[in-house]
Amino acid sequence: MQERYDPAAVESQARDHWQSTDAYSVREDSSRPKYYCLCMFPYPSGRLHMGHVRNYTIGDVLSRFMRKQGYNVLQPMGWDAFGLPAENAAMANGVPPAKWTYDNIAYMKGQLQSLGFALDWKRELATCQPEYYRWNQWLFLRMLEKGIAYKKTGVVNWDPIDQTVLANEQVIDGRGWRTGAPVEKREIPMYYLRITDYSQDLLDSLDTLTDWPERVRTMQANWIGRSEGVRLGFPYELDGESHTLNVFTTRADTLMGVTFCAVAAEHPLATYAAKNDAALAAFVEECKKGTAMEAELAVMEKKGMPTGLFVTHPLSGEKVPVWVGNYVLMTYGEGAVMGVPGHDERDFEFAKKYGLPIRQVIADGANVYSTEQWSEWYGTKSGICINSGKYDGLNYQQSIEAIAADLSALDLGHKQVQWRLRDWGISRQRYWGCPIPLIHCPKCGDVPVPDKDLPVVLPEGLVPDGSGNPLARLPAFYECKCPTCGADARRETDTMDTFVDSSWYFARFASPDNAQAMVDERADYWMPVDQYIGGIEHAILHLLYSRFWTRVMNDVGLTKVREPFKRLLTQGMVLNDIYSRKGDGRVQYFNPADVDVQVDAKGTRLGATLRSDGKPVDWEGMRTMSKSKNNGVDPQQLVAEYGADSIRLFMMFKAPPEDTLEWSDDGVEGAARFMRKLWRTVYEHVAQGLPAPLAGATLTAEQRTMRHAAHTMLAKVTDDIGRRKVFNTAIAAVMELMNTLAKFDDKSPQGRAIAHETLQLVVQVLSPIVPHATHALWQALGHDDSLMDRAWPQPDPQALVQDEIQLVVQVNGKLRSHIAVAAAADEASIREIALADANVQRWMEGKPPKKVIVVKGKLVNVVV
RNA sequence: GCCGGUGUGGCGGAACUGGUAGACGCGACGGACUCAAAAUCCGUUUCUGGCAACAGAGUGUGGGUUCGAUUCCCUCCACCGGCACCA
Repeated sequence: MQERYDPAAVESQARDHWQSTDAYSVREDSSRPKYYCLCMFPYPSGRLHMGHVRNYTIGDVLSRFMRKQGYNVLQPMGWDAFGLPAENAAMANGVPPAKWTYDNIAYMKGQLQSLGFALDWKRELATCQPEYYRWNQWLFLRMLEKGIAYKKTGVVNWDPIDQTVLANEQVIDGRGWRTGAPVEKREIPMYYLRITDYSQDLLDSLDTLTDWPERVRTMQANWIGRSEGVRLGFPYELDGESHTLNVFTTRADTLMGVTFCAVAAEHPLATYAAKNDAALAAFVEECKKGTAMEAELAVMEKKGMPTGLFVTHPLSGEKVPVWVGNYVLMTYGEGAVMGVPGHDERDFEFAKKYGLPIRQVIADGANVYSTEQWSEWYGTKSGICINSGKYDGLNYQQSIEAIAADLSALDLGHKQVQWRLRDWGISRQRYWGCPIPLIHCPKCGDVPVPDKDLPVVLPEGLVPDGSGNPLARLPAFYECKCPTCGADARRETDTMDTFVDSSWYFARFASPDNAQAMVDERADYWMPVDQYIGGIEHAILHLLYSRFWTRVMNDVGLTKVREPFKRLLTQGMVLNDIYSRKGDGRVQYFNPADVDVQVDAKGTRLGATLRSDGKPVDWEGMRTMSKSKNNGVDPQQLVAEYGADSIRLFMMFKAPPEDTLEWSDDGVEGAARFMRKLWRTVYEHVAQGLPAPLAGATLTAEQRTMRHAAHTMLAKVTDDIGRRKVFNTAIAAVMELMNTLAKFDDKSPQGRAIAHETLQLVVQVLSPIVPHATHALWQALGHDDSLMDRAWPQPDPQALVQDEIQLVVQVNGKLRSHIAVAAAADEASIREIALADANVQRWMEGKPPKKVIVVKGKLVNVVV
């Protein structure tokens, strides 16, 4: 064994060993329980960022841990390879997206390997490969056959100068990112998937996902957004014909408080009214031009204009004015709402602004407020109806029932379930994506590409220029014959949303080499994913789409599972400091590695200076690492400097996996320091020769304490990693034990045997986290088997036994004393010892105890 | 705006099921070794008062439940994630 810890040598040696023994390859094996551990696959952006390193370290630790628990562990890796950044890079450098993507994949694969992740590379896939995306196309055709896929118009961001569709990301303050032109909304035909057919199933099944974080389930439930209410109609006459304006409401109890109705700019009634009203037409146009983003819509100033049209209140017969409101969404419900300013905040704001009447129709118990006291009764939900004619006195539930019944009798309404979830639009007017397999024939209409002609291969050499989709300008791609009639036809040039690619890759990892089928029976062995790990930012879209896609695959008989991910861990983001300096009207950002921080005598941050010029820079707090803020850290540089193990140890120790992790160079240095200390401790131990195993002789109190500490650590680490999935406390327990061992200065044969046992336990429990160094240390401790495949150790029950325990004694809830009692002591004797304690007596001041609470193994509280 | 989350020493965090607040690490301070530096080792480190023993306060704010609250309930504040074409 080398005296000095040399991570580079140790790590390449361990990697060579695993590679030569093919340690990462995995096959189906019905004799062992399977464990499928999957990390969200990366977008090949160029280099791994620290978020990836954190994600994959968590997955690797769990994979290696479960392998040592006897599971047949699958941990694959692939590339989410289609997407916008490749097109942006192409525009910037003139390199085709395909080349850029494949080059990035090659580099990043090397990075992943240098970090020592136990990945089965034989299953590697990239979503931009025709062998992969042909199955997107194949299943899309099945969805068309089943009516799950369909065509309708949808709204997109349109850049009028570049004549191109923009992603939300490309819209900055309402303007195109390249042209600066105000972005418009435009309606174009698109393909949609009927995820809404699965609303109830997707919602109900959330209850079965008991190993998902509660917050993710709540977010998904809110996103699906089931609400029970009443759909009702306001009748009106237009050009001598009878119509109804339909709205949905969850507050039918407030129906008698309606003082207006508001419709979306896209609503037919708005279109009709705008025909003869230039001002209204201008307003409708303005609304239509505005953002398509919900977040921006929600904070916009509420604006409206009257249409001059009136509808009839279905129950009171009153005339109700119809307004156009910029806050009404055409995509939710009916594109129209009833306005009850007395009991809805948004309606109230609107009514105040435009002088519409406000009417109270719900009262809070006995309190009846005047209109002037609106703030006191406004928004009341638990109350009874007032000013509502025959419904007066009814509560929330009763009034809704009564009103729904009356509307039903008039054929003007009924109770209905409304969903917030919308169908999934998958058409993208972009080049670097999976082609949608359709052909547009002037005679036959939209004709699916026959299965035998799949895949529709994306030509790889094109370089997009930012104006429109290059596929639409490539006759070799879009010119084709109609598969039905043979006439000249045009191939669809839209590609699929990249969320399609990532909605089923987890199933493909089970049978990545199958050219005949999307998945095969190997998926039945591996699916579902037992542990899925990825960023919380994917809590809704990716996870919901994957759940939907898995259901469709199940419905067409491809797989047996309906839920793809059994257990979910959402890891937090990796943050780093941001330093900037303002000058010449420009903000300049400096990498934290180039900045010196000044602190006071206590270590409080005083300021920071740039190392190169010594002048001050401003600290802007911590954010995720990004190019624009120049606060990135290159994993490769760190691996070269400290070795992969120290980086892995730092990431797992710094914060619990679900929390954000604040990057710190000092923290990495600390992890490296621990690795050196561990190495040195083992070196100094084995340098004196390997001790004989622990014999059955009686141990001293110190020796018993040492063994107790070692086996308590083992039990804690096993629980922390296995059950709680937290690693920082597991590592802390190991560090604590190492501190205890450093003070355990016992060179007797027994003492050395206990030190040996302790070090073996430390090396074994650390092996999932720092696999390279522990691989070498295990050999140094006298073993010739591969630590990676060695079963996880079990604590010795004998070592865990204690004769005497320390209890805390409180008087009136305040800590006043400590007592030592026999581990087996009963409540009465504990009470007696506690009351006899001098400190306790002093604080009782001679008063008799009113109550004595004894919590076994923890504390005694004396109440006087 | 809506939905979800977070808030504990100088800093990251620990306290898992209502039971010793601050484990473990970083930083800082003091010391040892060294010609010196690095590395390493030892000690101190929530705040206030006190030489000390010790006492008091303390987990974003304000309130509540309890023998006992970082933990449960309500209020408010600040920050972070998502909002359907970034992935």
